[in-house]
Amino acid sequence: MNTETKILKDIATLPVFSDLGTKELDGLLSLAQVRNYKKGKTLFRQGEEVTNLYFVIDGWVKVYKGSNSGDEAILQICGDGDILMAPSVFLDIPALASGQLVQDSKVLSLPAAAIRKEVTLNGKLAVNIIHSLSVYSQELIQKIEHSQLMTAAERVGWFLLKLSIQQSQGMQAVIKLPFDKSTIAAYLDMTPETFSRTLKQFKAKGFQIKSGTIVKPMPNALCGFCDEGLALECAAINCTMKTGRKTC
Amino acid sequence: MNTETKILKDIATLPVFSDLGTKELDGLLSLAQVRNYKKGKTLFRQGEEVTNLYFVIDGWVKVYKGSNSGDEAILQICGDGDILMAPSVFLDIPALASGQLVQDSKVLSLPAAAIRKEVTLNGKLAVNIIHSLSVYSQELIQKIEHSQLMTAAERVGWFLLKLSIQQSQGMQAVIKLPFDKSTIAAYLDMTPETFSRTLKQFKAKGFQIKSGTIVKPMPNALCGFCDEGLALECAAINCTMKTGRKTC
DNA sequence: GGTTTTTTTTGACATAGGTCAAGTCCATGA
DNA sequence: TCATGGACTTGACCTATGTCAAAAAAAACC
Repeated sequence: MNTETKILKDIATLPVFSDLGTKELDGLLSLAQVRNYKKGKTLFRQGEEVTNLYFVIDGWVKVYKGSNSGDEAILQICGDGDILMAPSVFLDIPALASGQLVQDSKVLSLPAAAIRKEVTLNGKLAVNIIHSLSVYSQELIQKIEHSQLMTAAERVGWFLLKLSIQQSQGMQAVIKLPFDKSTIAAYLDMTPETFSRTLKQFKAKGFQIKSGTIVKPMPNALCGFCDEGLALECAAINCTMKTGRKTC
Repeated sequence: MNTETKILKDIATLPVFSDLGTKELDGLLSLAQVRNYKKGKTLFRQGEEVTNLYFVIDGWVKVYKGSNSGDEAILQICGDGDILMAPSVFLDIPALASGQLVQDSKVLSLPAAAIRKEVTLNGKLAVNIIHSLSVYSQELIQKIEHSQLMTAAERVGWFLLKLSIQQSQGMQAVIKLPFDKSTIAAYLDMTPETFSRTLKQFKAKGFQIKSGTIVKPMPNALCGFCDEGLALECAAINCTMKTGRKTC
């Protein structure tokens, strides 16, 4: 099996494509294009017509909105398996946000018109898309909640916990920051300065921070930052630690 | 035609139900229940099982998440025609947020299980739901953008402009606040004090503010707060005013 | 390997908006 | 009509986080 075929096979396991007929899936994926892009590459720009639905195969893509004054609000940073631009594709409207790689990444593109059409023909695909959009909405809700209810330190702690869960099946102590600190800071709605000072607070609590790597003093050191959204993932890896605030 | 029948007929014109077969629509709506509730009534609570999909027929319902420290983040305030709880219903998970009326309102409930089932059977309904979720995502994105990129005064200006557009087909000068100022403040992610002080700034610019009514000094006084999201609605009412920042 | 460039950290300082505590206004209801 | 309680406003003050500038550390490049 060549690499291209293997990748398409992996893609077929994504939730959006699950339980589709083989024929329909092959039809869709025959229109798909998989490409590698360099960090910094802009995939699409706010206001432009949306020609593709994108899937991150491997890497990280930030989705953000710029303001007239040059600031930007990062809506999400999509990782492996994430879908980009779904709302714009299905409403057939210009891109609501811009998308730019924050790491070298492998990205799949699917023509917007094709997927719009297929959704009207294939009920199972439509249901899968409803699920994806629902999950996406959940993430946006979480982001609103975080930016309104949590302090900078809480947002950083939550983010580190999320990384920690993603990166280890058993809550190991080492966390690797997947992209620039300034990008993380922007994602967490704070300046790089604030992010840096916040990490210093973690250092004071026993965390070791060296360049892009962070080592927790104890495996459960971040459990105090667990929330509703992460609880499921915590449970999935049999993380039974408790915290003052919540069961993690 | 009695009142109940008339309401159901209105409901049938909602985007989510458009272009459904009469039979399917009647089947769904036969399970629907329309009720009037008083301001302050809690429709559903964060963490509880979701038994219904709700539609606001007439009134206002705030959807919010509470924090452990008692603060709350308002995700949206749903008005006429808006759908509540869609992500939780379609993922079949506990409510992500709580819902409470901020004005006496008429609300339609549709059993969650029924709509989940119908979506798998009726492709057109599924596509409509995809649209609704996409629009919902857009609104959440806008909220994130606002809370990160705009000052308190800008958020208030934007909100007043939105009300102004909703309330007049031709940009009249009078704006009526549809619910408590403290609720508006929370929705705009600020304290009642800040909201009050911000309104005072508007007063200084010629706005007349008396209890829950605001009168603009000029019909286009708020156009500087127009953004991408409102531009469409502005255009729809033939608002051709220009601002320093954007065409409204 | 050393030099340049970019990213991150640190310090000093500024400020938007929050907090707390009185007031004042207004709606409701007797 | 007045009394009462809740909603709103105002003032004084506070604090988390932003801003700006410079140093330090990493990363990229020759």
